[in-house]
Amino acid sequence: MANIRDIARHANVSVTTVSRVINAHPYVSDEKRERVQRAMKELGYLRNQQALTLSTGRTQRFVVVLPYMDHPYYGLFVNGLAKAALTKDYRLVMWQTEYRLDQERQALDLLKHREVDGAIVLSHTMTFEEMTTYRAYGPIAVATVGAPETISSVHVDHYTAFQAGLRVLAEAGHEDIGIILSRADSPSSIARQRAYFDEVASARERWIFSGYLTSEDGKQLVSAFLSEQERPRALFFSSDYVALGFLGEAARRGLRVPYDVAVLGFDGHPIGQAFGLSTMRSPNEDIGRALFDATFQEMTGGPVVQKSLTVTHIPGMTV
Amino acid sequence: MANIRDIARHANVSVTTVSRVINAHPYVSDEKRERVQRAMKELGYLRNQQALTLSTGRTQRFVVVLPYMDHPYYGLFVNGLAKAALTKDYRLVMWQTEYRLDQERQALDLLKHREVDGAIVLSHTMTFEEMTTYRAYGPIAVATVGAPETISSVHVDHYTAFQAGLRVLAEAGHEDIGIILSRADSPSSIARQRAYFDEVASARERWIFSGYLTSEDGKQLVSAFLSEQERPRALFFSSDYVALGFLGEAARRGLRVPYDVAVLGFDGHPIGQAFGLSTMRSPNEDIGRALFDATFQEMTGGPVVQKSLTVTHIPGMTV
DNA sequence: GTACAAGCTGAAACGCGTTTCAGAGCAAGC
DNA sequence: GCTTGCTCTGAAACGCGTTTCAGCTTGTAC
Repeated sequence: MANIRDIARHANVSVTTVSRVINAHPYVSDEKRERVQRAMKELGYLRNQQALTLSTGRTQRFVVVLPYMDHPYYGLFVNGLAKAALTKDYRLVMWQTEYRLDQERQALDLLKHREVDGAIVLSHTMTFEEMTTYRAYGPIAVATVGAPETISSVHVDHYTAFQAGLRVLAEAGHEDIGIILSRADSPSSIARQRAYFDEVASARERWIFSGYLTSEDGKQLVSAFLSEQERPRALFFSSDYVALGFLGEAARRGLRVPYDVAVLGFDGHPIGQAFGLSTMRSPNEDIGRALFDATFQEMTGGPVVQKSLTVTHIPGMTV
Repeated sequence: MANIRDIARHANVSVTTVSRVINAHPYVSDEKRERVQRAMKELGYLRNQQALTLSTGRTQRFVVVLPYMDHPYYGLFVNGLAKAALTKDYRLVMWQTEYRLDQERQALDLLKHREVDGAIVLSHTMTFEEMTTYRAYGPIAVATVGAPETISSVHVDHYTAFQAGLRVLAEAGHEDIGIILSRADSPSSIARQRAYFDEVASARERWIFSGYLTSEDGKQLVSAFLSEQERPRALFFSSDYVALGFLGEAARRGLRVPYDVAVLGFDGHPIGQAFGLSTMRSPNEDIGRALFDATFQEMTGGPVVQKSLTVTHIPGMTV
């Protein structure tokens, strides 16, 4: 627990000199540098990160705000973030919100209290208007569309992405298409619904299945689907996990994919491949990486960045 | 950016009094308390967490060390950790190691530099001997077996757990059993191999498939399996994800489960259910919660805890 | 011989909240 | 009347690394 002053005393130099040695400042004579280094070794000096943080005002930490840490949908984002953070010697404080507004606020309060240098928000229920009030306390980057110009954003445009997916289904000859959403009122779900009505002639409210978030939900969907009078011939999911849950249960119930119903996933999680799931791959790892970089750069005076990435179709056997 | 001294000046009291108001200390007259509160409101005071941290010596943070943040196997652990952390107003700093020793060391160095109050290690390649050298800097809790008595541990005993799984297969009439491991030399894999040789009469080296970590690996395994001359009639996996990857590909290649080969998973991830996967459920969320509690309690002077939890069989259609 | 730059050094201030300690005022107990 | 104890208050020290600024020495340029 020796501190910098102990070292200074032991080496018979000033604390400034010790600090200079630690930070490899050139203006230290070889002799004193050596004395300091010896003292540090002898006393087992370890720099106190808390003091450093208070002194410099930089925490080397970002908070990552996301609804569920164990939802595989966020896995690739987080992976990209983690990799980027490592290269810049940054730490990630994970904050699980479960879509609760108070939790989102608590997470962004870390910014206010200087507990983190910036915030990366993967999904949120908070309005951008409210989010903007936190902007004065540090950079914020989101993975969603519609951010105001003060907030960095790297995302896929879910309207275009969904449009692309619907066209894949159309090209495969499907006209009667249903869509599966997570929360109906999230910005991305709203964009998806718009794309659905714009793109699909036979689109109808009854074929929008919303509230499906997990693979378990996907399993349940089979019953909901089978109980429909008029069924769509193809389903476009907004998560591979939900799609897989559906596939598994469908097989058990004798529903043949893609003959009875085609299935198109969304996100491109590796496990989809094992089951031959057709999907629209979203470059989530790239997004994670770019979100980190945006936040980092903005912190060092860089501009707000807003980037929109595109999805690509990964063919499988379910369409 | 007003600080406590600005408030004191504004309210015409000492900084001590301001601090007392902030911390709800009783010995403050109503009049001064009000003056201070008014000053805080007027100047928009926000407590600086960094200063608090330096002053109290407590960071309110634990580092969570795990190989891959996006590997679903760790999802439930992390979920349990996050929930417990929330109740104690603690933050989790996630550290992804990719099983690299230098990364594990860097993570535990946070402890040395007082950047976190404790460490929770979900998986590690570091020896317990080395880990013990970090113990002086704060509490450590691991999710693995074999920890020395200075290190808290909440885990499933993989020997017993694997034994239980092998008996499930035996009871279903399987004699020729193969096992699938992640890294062959990890402590849990070693325990699993021991259980395998102890429990299965026809056990053989060739039927130990190791190096299978992801669903993609599980998919690959089908080829490896099919190219065996003498094939086992049942496979016991050590991860549901790998098992699912196998199931998906097996179906595509016309390998019928469980007629041609039975499949038993391990961990109990929800998505397994959708595919009717038989599995041994590991109480990972409970473990996460308990690991947090152990670390927290130890920090406040509590004892080291070592707990072993058991797995339960979840029947499915693949055995 | 003078000026200016570069190398080296350390005292003091800074970031900011908490805690200790000393002291004043006042009421209750004997 | 005196002791004891509680309420209230603030100065100063503490946690600890960085940065600014002033000052000294030595070297180089003209």
